[in-house]
Amino acid sequence: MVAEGHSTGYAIKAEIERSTRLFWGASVGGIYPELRRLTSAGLVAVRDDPRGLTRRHCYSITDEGRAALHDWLTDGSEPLFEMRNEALLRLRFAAVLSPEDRVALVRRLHALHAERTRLLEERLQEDAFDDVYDRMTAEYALGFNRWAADWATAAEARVASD
Amino acid sequence: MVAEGHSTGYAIKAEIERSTRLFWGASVGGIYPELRRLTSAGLVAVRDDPRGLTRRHCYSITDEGRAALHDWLTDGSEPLFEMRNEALLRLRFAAVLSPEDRVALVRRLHALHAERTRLLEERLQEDAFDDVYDRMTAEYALGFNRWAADWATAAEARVASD
DNA sequence: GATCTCATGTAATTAGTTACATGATTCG
DNA sequence: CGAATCATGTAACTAATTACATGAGATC
Repeated sequence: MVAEGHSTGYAIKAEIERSTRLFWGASVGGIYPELRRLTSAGLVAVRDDPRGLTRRHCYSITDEGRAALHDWLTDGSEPLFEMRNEALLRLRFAAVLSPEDRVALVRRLHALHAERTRLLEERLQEDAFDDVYDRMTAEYALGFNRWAADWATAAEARVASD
Repeated sequence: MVAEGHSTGYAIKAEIERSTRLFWGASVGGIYPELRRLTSAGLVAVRDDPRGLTRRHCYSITDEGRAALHDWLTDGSEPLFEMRNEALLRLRFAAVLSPEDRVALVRRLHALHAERTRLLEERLQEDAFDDVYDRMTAEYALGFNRWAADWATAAEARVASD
């Protein structure tokens, strides 16, 4: 993100919320220490760039940093994939519930993905998306949430007929 | 899982790998301390049940534990949903890559989901699935991985035509 | 007799969140 | 002048993984 021109910790946090949150989140408490780690590793450079009396660290990528970014993007290692889906975990144990409670469980799963679908549709219509890959990953997120909402609709019918 | 009759830490770990890993994982290092926490909270009970000289703790759920399970399954709180998808995060930054490297990125995303699809198809054909909801969540995982593999196939064509 | 599975645990480490704390600038 | 936004940071905590360590029972 520094390579793209998001030059402050604050800006990076905002960009994560706007762009990658649904498939890779991070919180402020981790970003500032990480920028300092990257600095001491020589992958980014800092410059003090206060706005009036407000201190402000302006980060930019170094040649080494660009090389490291490229290495990460092209290395052959298995990319990490993890999902933590509490609604589905609950469904896994739904056998102990009454039919009504089971349906409620699936409805909540549906509501979650329907809401995210709505938000993403909005964003994809509004935004200009100067970056093709930013748009593409947003479309992935939309596609996934649509699929999951549909799955929940079908599951509701199955769960109700018990 | 204790409520279902998985009575040792070892058995619980095996059941997680078999059943919930793709949407909720856990590792041994966390399971044994958690069982002790649940015991001291009165939600499960332990009994020593050695096999020969091998010590063995046999856990069973208590009435309190059953009540807590029911509360968790029916409470109105927003269920946690988190995804950590490194392949997609890489794609998000694919603008700095050559067309060939971009295609390679999408192919790896495809390979990941295609492999998981294969594994799940196998499991769903073999297994008897005495629990309806265990099967249902496995079908969710299969459906998602199929969808993601298809998405990657479509994305590959888009990325290649640059 | 070797290897695999069953079985339990700890220690060290890593990752990450949440809450707190501060304060200037900008805009209406 | 008040509220929202920009901006940085720390401390405490929670969660979780990985690696290490051990050893018996079962199977081939």
